Amino acid sequence: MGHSQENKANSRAKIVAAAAQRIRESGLTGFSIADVMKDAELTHGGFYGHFESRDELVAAALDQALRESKVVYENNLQLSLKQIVTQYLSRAHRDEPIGGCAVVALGSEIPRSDGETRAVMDAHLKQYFQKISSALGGGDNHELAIPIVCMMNGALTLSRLLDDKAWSDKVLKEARDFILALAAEKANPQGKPRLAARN
Amino acid sequence: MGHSQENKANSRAKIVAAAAQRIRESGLTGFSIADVMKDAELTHGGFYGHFESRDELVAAALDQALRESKVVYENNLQLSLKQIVTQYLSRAHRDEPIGGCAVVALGSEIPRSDGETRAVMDAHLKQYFQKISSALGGGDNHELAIPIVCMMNGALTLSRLLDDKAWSDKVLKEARDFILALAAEKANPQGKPRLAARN
DNA sequence: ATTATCTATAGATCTATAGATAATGC
DNA sequence: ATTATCTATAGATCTATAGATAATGC
Repeated sequence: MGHSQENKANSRAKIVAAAAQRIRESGLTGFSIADVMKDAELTHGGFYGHFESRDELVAAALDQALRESKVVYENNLQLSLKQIVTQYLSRAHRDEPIGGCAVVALGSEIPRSDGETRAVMDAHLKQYFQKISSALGGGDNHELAIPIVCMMNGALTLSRLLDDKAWSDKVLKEARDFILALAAEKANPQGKPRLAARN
Repeated sequence: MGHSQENKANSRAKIVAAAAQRIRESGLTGFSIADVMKDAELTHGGFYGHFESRDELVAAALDQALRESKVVYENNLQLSLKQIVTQYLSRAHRDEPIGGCAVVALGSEIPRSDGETRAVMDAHLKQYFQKISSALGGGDNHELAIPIVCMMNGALTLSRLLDDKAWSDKVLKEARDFILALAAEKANPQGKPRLAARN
């Protein structure tokens, strides 16, 4: 008890990091402030020295979680579309939501959250579209980036909704194969076979 | 007060119908039993004459919500893929989650819910894949149905996550255009232009 | 003296239950 | 007599606050 200002910044970072995990594990409402403070090794009451309200923490935690995903891809700047898709649509990612994509972990809850939280998501999402666009060597109209990002989001979401592992694995595989075939067709427009010839 | 057995079945149906709306509006945890009973024009305490627990209601409500979507498509059995996609990826659907697709409204929450609720989702999802497969005239391997269902789910989810309406509209449009171009290519394999030639 | 954190708790909410009430159906 | 529903509440939980405590920094 009794602590320096430097410690305070550190404490705040620990609280946000703990919450960034909790929201992906338990959703926006599935944990209490006491839970997060315990994770951060602080006491419940200390929370309000760092945040004005629970909502303010949730917005900060979402921002943190979305930044974490971005760092993964930026630290490996040379990552090809193939590598991104293979990691994103893997069983490991499906089975480990805590360190994974917050857009999928919270996609259906965020629209019901407060304005600050929604604004954080909005800003990050636009950046993701830009990133995939440039990974595709595309320009600014995102005609291909948007459908691919949608398919990646939907495939991971649906794979987590299917208790039946055989089906869940199949969803990941078919979405991966489709996106990679699409990229191959773009690279070599004269080649065969055509995407739409799939069953 | 004091009521017939016929009324009881009716009351249960009203409770489930109210909950089927509430879960899509407020999520699995964003309402109380008292809220639902008020919607159903009954009192809070009467709830436990119909269900053993809140979780049991949630499972029944999800089943009801998923059945409702199914009825929409089955009542219009002649609905083409184009019609399905156009309705599903519309601004009207994006802006009205209450009567809309429960998979999108609850996609990120269900994996954290109890076993019975997850089983209800699993069973319905498999049926959806089958349905889209046959609408595509495909067989049983779902190579095309799965990517399309994923893209539809992701596009509606992301359109609801984008506060910026211009971007949100764009996501709906690009996903629609992509799926329809894919269907057109499948119908006429020799035609131009190729999907992958998009930017 | 200031301040970061701690202990303790008020006030609001929510699930589930207990016992009362009034219409149904033998 | 049975039963569907109602009223009232116990017990658990959660957010936010009030006041105490102990290390920091002038």
